[in-house]
Amino acid sequence: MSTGATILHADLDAFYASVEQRDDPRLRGRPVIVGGGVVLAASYEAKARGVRSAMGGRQARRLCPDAVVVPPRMSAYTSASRAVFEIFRETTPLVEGLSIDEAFLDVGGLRRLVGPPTDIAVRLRREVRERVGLPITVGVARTKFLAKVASGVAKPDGLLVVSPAGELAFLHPLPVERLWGVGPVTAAKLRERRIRTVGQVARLGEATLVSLLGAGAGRHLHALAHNRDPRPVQVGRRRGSMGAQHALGRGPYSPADLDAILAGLVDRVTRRMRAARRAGRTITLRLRFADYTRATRSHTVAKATAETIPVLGAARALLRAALPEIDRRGVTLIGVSVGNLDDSPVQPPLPFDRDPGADLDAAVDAVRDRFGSTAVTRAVLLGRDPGLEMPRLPD
DNA sequence: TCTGGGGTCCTAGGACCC
DNA sequence: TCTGGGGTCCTAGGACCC
Repeated sequence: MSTGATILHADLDAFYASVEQRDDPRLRGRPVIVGGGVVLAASYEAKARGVRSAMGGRQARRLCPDAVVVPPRMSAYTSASRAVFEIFRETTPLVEGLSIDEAFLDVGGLRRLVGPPTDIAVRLRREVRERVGLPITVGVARTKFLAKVASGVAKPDGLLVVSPAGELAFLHPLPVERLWGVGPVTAAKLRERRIRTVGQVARLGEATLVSLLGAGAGRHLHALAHNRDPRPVQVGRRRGSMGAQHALGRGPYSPADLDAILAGLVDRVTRRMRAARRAGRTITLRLRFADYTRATRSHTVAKATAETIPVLGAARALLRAALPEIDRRGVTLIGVSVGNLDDSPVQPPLPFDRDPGADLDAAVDAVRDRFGSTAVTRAVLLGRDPGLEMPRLPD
């Protein structure tokens, strides 16, 4: 039995930064940081100097003063991602996308037709390099989990095959932080017990792990440490929620400011929902306070919708209820998401001109025409454009 | 190190139903 | 006077991922 299901985890390296280096030869070989206020992506030259994604821009520049900082070009990343996923789907129909830059591919059934997984992985990396011009790392293993760990170890621009016979020998010496699903909190709990490697986790016993981490996380981690991961590659998974959020600078913000920001966020989310032909029932207001603690408030409506006005109505009621707390604690982020998205594969299109949110859409377009796409966010969100009629907070 | 924007999954209590 | 068991949905919080 040499052909178990065999899984590739393909992961583009420093994706946004690599696209920038591809498109501007002057950036090649140099440390590149994408994003300004916060690092969205860092090239490996920048990572070598300690720059990490999600790091504050000031700190990143201190660590790496000669880095080239470029603003993100989302449309370039989206089209690069499409091109790479096309190569994935040419390789096998069994593709499960995880994010804009990574996916699982089940190539277990291709052995007799195309060749062994290692050959497929080599060819895939070459295709992506030649046709899209980007470096990609591939991990190959019998399970999703192991393939993902393998690509993490092999980065950047690498290929690592974990043979079925060598799985535990590969897994057990690794530090626990390498495990998919072990973050800072779990790692700290384990470190308290002097547990640093996957092998040490495997010797713990499920009951101990459950008492340490809770039932779900404990059982999950126990299974992974023993290399049990039966999850199949799933094609055509759909998002369960869509959201938008906006970090706020120093306040104070009046209720009307917050309401205008909320309206802008709702508009953004519902536009994307309509474009994707999705509708949802649960509206969630996301808040971050001045002390960086977070809270959510949600409300579920009876009928799924992607229209601006009903979603805004629900979001606004949640905001109104939260105003006293915002007043006490200060607010540094507002977000809106719509969950419980319809699972029906065909969502009837919502004609734009019959959309009750059309007036708001038109207002946003008008401001965009006048201010350009970067200014539009602040102008619309803050309702500072005198010609724009922003909805008012009821009561 | 003063921390963006987009998501996923899990837990737990309470309401409600049979 | 004491007091079932199972299931689903909703809300809120938290850990984690890229």
